[in-house]
Amino acid sequence: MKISKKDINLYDTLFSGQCFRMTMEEDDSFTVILSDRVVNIKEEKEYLEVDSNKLEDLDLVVNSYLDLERDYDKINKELVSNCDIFKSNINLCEGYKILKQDKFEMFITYIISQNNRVSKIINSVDKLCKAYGEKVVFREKEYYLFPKFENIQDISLEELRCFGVGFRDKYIKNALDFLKKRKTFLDEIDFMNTKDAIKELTSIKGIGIKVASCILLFGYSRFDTFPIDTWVKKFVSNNFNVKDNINEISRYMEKTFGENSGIAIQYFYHIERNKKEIKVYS
DNA sequence: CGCCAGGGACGAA
DNA sequence: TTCGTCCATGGC
Repeated sequence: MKISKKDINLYDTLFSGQCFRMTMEEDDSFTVILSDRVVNIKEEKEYLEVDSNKLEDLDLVVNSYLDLERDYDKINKELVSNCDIFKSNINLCEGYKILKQDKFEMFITYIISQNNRVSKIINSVDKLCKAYGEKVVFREKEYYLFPKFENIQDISLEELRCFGVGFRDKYIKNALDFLKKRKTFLDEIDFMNTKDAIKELTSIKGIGIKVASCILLFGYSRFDTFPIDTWVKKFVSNNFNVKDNINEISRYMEKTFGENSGIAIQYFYHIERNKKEIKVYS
């Protein structure tokens, strides 16, 4: 199936620490595991060639996942006019999109993500999926979808520990217990403003401001949330006259970028990380 | 306030 | 090869 391309950089987008279920294939295409299917995306000159084990609504699913409908040109122009740093760096960020991923998957995955770096997060998530996710065969290879809530709601601490999540095992357990009591919570967030959503999420033990922001940015496309991690801190303290402190950075982001704070901070992250050689995890 | 609590990848030595 | 560092959160 062909999808019109709209200026996306698949590598930058998929290997930027937003998602953890992607592989780069030998033909330079990318295979990603979404909530209900496995999708292969190959960048051709004029379009994206997409294929999946499940073809139903595939164009809609990929369009939503890759955030292809949004006008990133307009956003980028605003960012350049808001902040000098982008005048010389925005070209590095062209084609970078904020993925729209599954809410429940983000909820659990970003609790795990506290653990360590991307490669380790991938390992833990993979183990969880292999143990509890639905098996899917695509192009003669086996994949495992992210588990449904029903299938992991009673998972034990010991088993979580086996997945290499360290002492976050109890945070995950606690988050699952929270959902047991409020089954519609993740859908309720859709109707909350961002401030309230952060307040609710961070009231759950094991979810702090960073993880809450990631869940909202990558699971709900809330561009007015901005995960501040060590890369971002480094970038901000190197480039702006802002104290190396979460509150100071938050104030600066809101003041400077407003509704675009989330994407601005992802661009910071992207620029800072790309100073080093990029690694491919597969 | 500052430290500690898995643990496995990873960079430096 | 070995060894120190990291990662975000909550508890003390």
